[in-house]
Amino acid sequence: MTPRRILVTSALPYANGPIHLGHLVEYLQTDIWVRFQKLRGNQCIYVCADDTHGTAIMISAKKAGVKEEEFIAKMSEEHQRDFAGFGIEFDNYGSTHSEENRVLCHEVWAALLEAGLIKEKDVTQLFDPVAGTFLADRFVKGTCPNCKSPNQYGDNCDKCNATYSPTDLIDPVSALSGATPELRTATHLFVELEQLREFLIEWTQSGEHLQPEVANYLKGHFLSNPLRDWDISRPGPYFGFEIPGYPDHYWYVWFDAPIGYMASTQQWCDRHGEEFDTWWRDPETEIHHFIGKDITYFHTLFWPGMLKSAGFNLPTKVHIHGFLTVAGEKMSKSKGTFIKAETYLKHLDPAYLRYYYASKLGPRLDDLDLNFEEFQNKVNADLVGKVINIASRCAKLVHKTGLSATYPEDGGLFAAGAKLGEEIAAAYENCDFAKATRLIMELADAANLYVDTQTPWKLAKDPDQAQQLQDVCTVTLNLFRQIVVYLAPVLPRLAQRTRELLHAPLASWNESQTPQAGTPVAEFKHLMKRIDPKDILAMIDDSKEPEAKALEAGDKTATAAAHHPADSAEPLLAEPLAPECSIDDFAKVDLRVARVLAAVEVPDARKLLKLTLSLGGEETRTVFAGIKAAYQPERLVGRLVIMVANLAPRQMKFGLSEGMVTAAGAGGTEVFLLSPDEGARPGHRVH
RNA sequence: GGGACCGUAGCUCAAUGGUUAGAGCAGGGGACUCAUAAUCCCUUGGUUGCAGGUUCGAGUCCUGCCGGUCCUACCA
Repeated sequence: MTPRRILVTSALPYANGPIHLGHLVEYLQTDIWVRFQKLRGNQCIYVCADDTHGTAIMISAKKAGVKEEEFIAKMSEEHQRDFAGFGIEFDNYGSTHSEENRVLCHEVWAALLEAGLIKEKDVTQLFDPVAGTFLADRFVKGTCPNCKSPNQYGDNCDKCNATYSPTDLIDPVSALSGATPELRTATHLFVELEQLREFLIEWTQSGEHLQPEVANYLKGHFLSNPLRDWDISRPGPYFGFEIPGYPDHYWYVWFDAPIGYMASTQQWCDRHGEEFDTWWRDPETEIHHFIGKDITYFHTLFWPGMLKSAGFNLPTKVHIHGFLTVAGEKMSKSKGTFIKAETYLKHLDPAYLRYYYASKLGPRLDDLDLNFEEFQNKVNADLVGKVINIASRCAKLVHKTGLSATYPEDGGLFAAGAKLGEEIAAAYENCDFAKATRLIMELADAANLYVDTQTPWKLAKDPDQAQQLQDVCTVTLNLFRQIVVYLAPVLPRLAQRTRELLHAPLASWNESQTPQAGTPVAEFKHLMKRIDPKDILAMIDDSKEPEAKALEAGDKTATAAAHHPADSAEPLLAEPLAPECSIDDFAKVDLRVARVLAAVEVPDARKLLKLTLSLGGEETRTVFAGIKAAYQPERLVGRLVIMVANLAPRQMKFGLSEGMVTAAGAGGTEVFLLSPDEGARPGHRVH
């Protein structure tokens, strides 16, 4: 079979934050797949790059007080260090802020113009005169035009769920500078995707390039109606590439990011004397993108559209995976489950995570849960207890003699393992690593059973049985070697150590098909350590934010830490101070202490709890509060809260709300109700 | 509000429409003692989310509910 030529990419990590365990699902999945392809003898290169453009980078660089170029250079260095730490081996790691990328952006752009896909439209947006930049929706806050709730984001209100344009906000404030934004109109450039509709339907629905659920999703979600024009330009100032012929207009980050795949390939080609066109214009070449489900539509509609229009190869397959949850929930900084790659590596062997993810990754888009108990059990039981144990039981017994000169009779065990190889390979190819590892563990079980029935430890006591002992160990170590070949894409370091132990090349999948004999066996050293649960706990503790740690230390001791807490600046940055107001303004708001008499869930409401509040005596109020995600109703009953007692009643979908309870926090599960100190009684006014 | 996906043992997952729904881990019992408290054997555990339908036959296909995840929102 002639080797395939395969180009593989992972999504470009945004140069705005560190790599964490969520990112690693994708990079490990891709790395395993690439290593598998290489092991099979295919020509395969894995390219990636940092995604460096856009408003968020500008803001972060500003906050850090450095130039964008400096900021992204440091980030790229950290990313590459973390990836290397996990054994993720890129053939080239570039940056979207590279000359190669700029040149390719120009080329694609020219092709889109040529194809008549570009059109201009005026867009009116809020502009921050202090920061000197246009404001994306999430950078504008103000009062909801519908329900008058303050501090709502630019495009929708999480109090009343209304949607609107940021220009409709009452008293809008820039989240960047706190300034009042003004309306400005600028020309934007759009790609008329609708022109590519026929092609996109054919490409997405052919059944070859996408997982079936993704094809369905696109069909139901986008392709059944006219495709909206895609806004691919941003007026300056913007960190990115300027668009030729449009001074002070820049390509939107999602335009140049996927072109970064090509730019990174270009760099690889330059270093290896290869032709770029071999990889992006030769239809014999396969292109495989690995991405998360959140960026599906960029990679399955815009990107193929751009490639098609510019005459490049289309992706052979887009492999889409789900998200990582930790202990069944989204990663959380306060719970210590937002674990950075760097933190993990300080405490644990990367092989553990490579194997654990592999054992749970299927070909579909299901989310993957990291459960620490399972993580420990699985790694210790499968890798150390089953796989490593095979070598550990026999290697010492043949260190002096080496393997038998010819491979002995083994009852067909090795041949059966060799035969299973095709099934394992098919599972890898199909990204069903869970199946691959399951099959491999069957082989490990068979090998351990073989050792049990052959009792080499008994043979070792009888000098007359020396040949028999050597033969049993030769079989066992060959079964081990076969398993290590199959696991090599997942566990390259184990392969490396086994290479030294058995003097086996372990460079090709084919080695799983023929046994090895007559070779020396090195002194046995532990190939992998068991996971110590203490290390997991230390890693979690290390991942907690300082405030959360102080809280956990307990009420009595927390005060000591709380005197000088290392409070992060993040909350204030997320929501800058409101414009100054007078004491009279404040006096208009009548805040009262109230007791929660009843709290019930509202059927059908996603965020609301219905509260009955007492202001003392017979005076009660019904309030709908958006705190369902943060509080269990039964735990609220009886407690005191601070309510806005003179707020105009508001008719909501589920009934009349006669006030508002006060709470701090970002929303969602991050909601913290205010309550008075001991002694306050319902009806007391807050001054 | 719309859409996509998911729901199988305590947990993680299998099962081309075809025997009595299977593995691993965890739990219980035993064996072994070479091996990193590893391994091997036996074993407990299920109304396949619920209700209908199609079929000789449904975990699997269809419809409707319920629950979860994600994507989107004067769109789909």
